[in-house]
Amino acid sequence: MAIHMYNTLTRRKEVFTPLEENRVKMYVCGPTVYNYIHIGNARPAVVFDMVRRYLEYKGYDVEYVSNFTDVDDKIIRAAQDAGEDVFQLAERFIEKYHEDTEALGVREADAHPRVTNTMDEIIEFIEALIEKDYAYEAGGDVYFHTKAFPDYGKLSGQAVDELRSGARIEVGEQKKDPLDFALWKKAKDKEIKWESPWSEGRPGWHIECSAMVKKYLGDTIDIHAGGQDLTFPHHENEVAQSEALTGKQMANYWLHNGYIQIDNEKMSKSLGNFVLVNELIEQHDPKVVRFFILQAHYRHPLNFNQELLESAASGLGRIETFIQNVQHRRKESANLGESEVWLNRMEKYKKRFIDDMDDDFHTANAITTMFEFVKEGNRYLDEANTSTNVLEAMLQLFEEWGRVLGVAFIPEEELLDDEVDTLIQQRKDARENRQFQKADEIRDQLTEKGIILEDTAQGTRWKRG
RNA sequence: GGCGGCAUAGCCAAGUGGUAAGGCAGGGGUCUGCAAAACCCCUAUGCCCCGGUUCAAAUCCGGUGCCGCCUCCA
Repeated sequence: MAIHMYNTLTRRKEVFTPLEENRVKMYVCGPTVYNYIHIGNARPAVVFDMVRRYLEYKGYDVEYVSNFTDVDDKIIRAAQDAGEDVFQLAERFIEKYHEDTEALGVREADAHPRVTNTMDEIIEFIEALIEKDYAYEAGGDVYFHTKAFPDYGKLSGQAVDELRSGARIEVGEQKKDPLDFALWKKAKDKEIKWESPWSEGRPGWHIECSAMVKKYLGDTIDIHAGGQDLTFPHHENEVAQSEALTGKQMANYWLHNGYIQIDNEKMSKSLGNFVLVNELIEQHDPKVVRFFILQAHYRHPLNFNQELLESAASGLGRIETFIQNVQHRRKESANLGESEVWLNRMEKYKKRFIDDMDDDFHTANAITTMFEFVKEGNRYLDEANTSTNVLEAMLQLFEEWGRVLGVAFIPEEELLDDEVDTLIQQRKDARENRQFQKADEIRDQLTEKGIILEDTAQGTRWKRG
């Protein structure tokens, strides 16, 4: 089966066909760096990283670009409040973004452009739009003239008249039409600013992405992604700018992730219910947070609270325990040779996982497939005899699944410390002599060191708790 | 008002025309010196409610409720 993905532009699931056969050009709108990222910012980072990984799994060479908005009103305000330099503040939070997302298993993009190092391209872009009469200057500001772009509204599915009735012209703006939006904003007194043909100022929000996409990926890209709230106006405006300039479709597939809610309420500063990633991963394994995000389909709303996260932790633990038990069994049991039945069964699960993922990156169903496999696999582990080939194929399968989902299910195989090894042997001797009190003392001793023992028919296995 | 989404067990969540996946939590059992892990069984005569279409609806249509966007919020 081919990959099907829901395209906001057509409001349908479509078969994915890239521009070039084995190559995918993908752009994901990144954060405005004026604060630590919260769980809601983490969702697009995680789900589109998963999309990238799956495309690679399917054999595509993915070119992945994600920006940082490092100049805008919110950053300027945050810098003023903190008494900090705008550049320093942005730099600080970009570093934090990398730390937090790396913990969540998000791989670095091939390019992470910033507004501040795309300024020339942005200015050129605006000049070209003015030249083509899609934009006009007014009092040092430059606006995009939406009336000049007949397709305006096509991405968000909004009727232009409806939009216009809700739009407003702020005091101090000199737009010809309420729907027009700023490409360049003249600086107020002491604000940070750049030279331009129109005024000393800074770019509007939307133009950066258009300029970056063009600079790094070209006129038309395969996938453009971001949070669902960006559909309008941000992405609509990007489409208008880019397509007005090039006359070509900006992106063939538009992907938008759903919101995360906290206890069924929107996360907002006024409610004070922000959940910051850096605080969250102090209390929980970051892997759990990623697994939690992937347990829902990326377009669906996702509710968050501690209880739900713990539920996800238990589920992930079930998978990890299974893997550890497979590893133990592989070490302890003799090879019985091939097992056609089991190898075939695994092929079926492998295929099912792919079918799940082909269906609009349905990680919720893919994870269900994994759970069902774990159940069957556990039955296999209960059998008196197992085959090394099957056990190794199981580990291989979870290595693949873990790579696609960005969750490492397979722990590094650690060598037993000599000390632990000795103690386990001593306990074994004690048990064989029915000295259970002594055996329990040894187990308690190991428990204190974080080593959990489990006695099975194939010997004692252990894990770090 | 316009656009879009969602309503399924105690909780989370699949399923989008053919008779309710999976996970968490809970109960019972098996295994074990004890434990842990695991396995087996049980937990929605019903998918917000009411109409309609159909041989057949959780799935389609109408209605209702909630939420998001239409404000430089992922």
